[in-house]
Amino acid sequence: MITIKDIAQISGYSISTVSRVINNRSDVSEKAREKIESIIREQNYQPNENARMLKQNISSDISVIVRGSKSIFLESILEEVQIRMGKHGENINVHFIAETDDEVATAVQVGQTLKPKGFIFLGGSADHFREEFSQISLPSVLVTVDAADFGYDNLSSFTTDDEEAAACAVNMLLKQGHRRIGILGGYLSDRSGEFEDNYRTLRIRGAVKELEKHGIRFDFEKDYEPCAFSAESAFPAADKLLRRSPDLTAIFALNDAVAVGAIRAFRDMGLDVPRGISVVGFNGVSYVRYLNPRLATIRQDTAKLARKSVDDLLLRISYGSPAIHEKIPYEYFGGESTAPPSK
Amino acid sequence: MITIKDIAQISGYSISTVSRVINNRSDVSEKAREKIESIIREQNYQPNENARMLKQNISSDISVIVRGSKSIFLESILEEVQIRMGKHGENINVHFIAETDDEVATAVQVGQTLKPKGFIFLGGSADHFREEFSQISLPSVLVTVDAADFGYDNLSSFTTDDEEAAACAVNMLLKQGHRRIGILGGYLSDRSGEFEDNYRTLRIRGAVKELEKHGIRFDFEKDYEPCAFSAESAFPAADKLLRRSPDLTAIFALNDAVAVGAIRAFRDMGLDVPRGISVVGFNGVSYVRYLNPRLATIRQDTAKLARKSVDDLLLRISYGSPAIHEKIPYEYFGGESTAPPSK
DNA sequence: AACGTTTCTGTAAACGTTTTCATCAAGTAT
DNA sequence: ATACTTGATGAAAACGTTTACAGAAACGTT
Repeated sequence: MITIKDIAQISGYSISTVSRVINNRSDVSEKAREKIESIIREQNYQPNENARMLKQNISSDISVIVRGSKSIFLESILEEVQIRMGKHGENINVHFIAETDDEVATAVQVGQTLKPKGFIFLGGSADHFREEFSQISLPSVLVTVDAADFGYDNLSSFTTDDEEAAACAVNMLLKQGHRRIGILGGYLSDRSGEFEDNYRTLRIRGAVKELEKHGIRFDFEKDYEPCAFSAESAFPAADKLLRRSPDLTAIFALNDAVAVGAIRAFRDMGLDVPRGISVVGFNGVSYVRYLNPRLATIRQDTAKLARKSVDDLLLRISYGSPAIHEKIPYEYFGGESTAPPSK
Repeated sequence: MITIKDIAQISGYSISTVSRVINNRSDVSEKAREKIESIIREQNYQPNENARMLKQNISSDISVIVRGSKSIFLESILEEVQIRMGKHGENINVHFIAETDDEVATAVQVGQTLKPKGFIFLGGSADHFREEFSQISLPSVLVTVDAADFGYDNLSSFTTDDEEAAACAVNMLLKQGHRRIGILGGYLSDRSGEFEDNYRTLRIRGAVKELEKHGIRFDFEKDYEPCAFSAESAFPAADKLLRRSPDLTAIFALNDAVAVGAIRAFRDMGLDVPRGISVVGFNGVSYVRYLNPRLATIRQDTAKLARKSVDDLLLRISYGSPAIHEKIPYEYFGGESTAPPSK
């Protein structure tokens, strides 16, 4: 194995000078720099990461903490994050934790062992963050939950305005004349009676508010049915919801997988979509426009979300730029899964 | 920060003895071990990974190299790998590389900088491996490509028998009476005229062989159309294929996303699936049974594939067990997207 | 000519481990 | 008693870097 020592020997300079070249220090003569650089290239020398990290007491990794997972939405953000980090030559390590785990506690622990230079939180919940994030001093990005008013200057956040987007989706249904609209997906927390997860809360809140704005009071008991964010879970839930409230003419599904499961359930009940009932999804995963019927949904730009998050984090790591909070735009994608109510 | 030195001081033992305890060496007295262990716990001491790695000249990471990506199939395997590694307390770093890159070359480079203790290759191609894998001496697993006859004793492989599974899918179509069957997806390599990617080759080969077994000669010029493994890419390709060969009564799509895109394209041409044309997919991603029509497909157990791969790699890293090559079973999932031909 | 700057370079300590080797005590066989 | 083995322990070197500090050389200023 070839080390800094070898480079020093070959070049005739000392180890420190070589180190200075490696780290792009300014106090090296042009002559030395050029010579050493050429030798490094020609010997294909790679500084030993472990030694650097040991000395500097940080790793060069970035830790990504994914909470909940198993949703195409998060997966696709994660993939973008990984790709983009790779492009920057950064290494990331990913930690999946269960829906019920505390991501901040995990981060503290990871920070202790792995000493990453930053964190990206995917699919976190506002609950944990607000209180406990103060334990983390590294540059971090919270993707999916708005942390603008948390008051931490080392925490950026990138989100779509779920509340507004949900309102938009419901508004489209209202415009078509629907008045009996059900909501499907997410779940209520055991403890607080609040919605467990921030962006679920937001979507539901946005939808309910929009309904109220149009003089419709939403009856959670009757017209809401919780389920996990998958087609499998939505399938029975959709069935249950419609049997309880057969007069619903439209369903707002909290994500696309839920919409897919719901549509299947309705068809199995002998109900055509959209003629029998309208369905609108959320998230715009890539295949929705090829489904039958094409699913109406809110499209979020996951690539952009990921890109902004990564770029912001790296910038803040390198230059200590201040944390920012940004909303990524969404758009309503009109499909064929909605139509004016027939009942 | 609390170090091994501190533990030594507190316990009254020397650094070496503490190190021995940490590494579970046998030459430590029970008394010393217990005392030191209790102090480690109570001080919540975590050995510095960087120092260990520096000394031992390896990292504790495992590198996963994903080639091609962007397919739900690989994504779902990757996710399983990540989860399972996490459960074992292992750290992984993931490297995405382009379809056209050489994964072995990447691995060599990664090995030099990151010094992982093992590799997992996802979505690799047989071409590169057979020749160049000898450069890699670390325990490795090749997922998706069968390496049984490559002759490397540090390379395990886990695959589904794509060739057999494809034959099975096509056989189902044949049984229903189809004789004019098209194939959609994958692409031919520029250089060799061979199929670039091993498992694409296998699927196509399996399909073609099955046809020939029934006395049908497959005309690549007319009845095959290449495309990437996404609905977006399959949509125009399916259209093109059917316009060129309008007498096809069934399509074997090389994966489910391709099938989804194809079905959409056929419907847009005014052709009902399955009454106008049958479509069978491959891979069995989770939502296919909720699509309309439910997609007939080959279901592969990605969770099992990932689990076996991870377990095998860890076993081999720890105990130097010999490399193995295993086929994960598949099953045909009959949907509603096929029917006897009407023409 | 003496001094102060600036620019470049080298020496050596330090980072937190693992591991080789030596030491010492205690036990066992002569 | 003596020699040999065994088991437990510690001292110190080593892993490949970074960096504080000191020194040397080159130059400009008085």
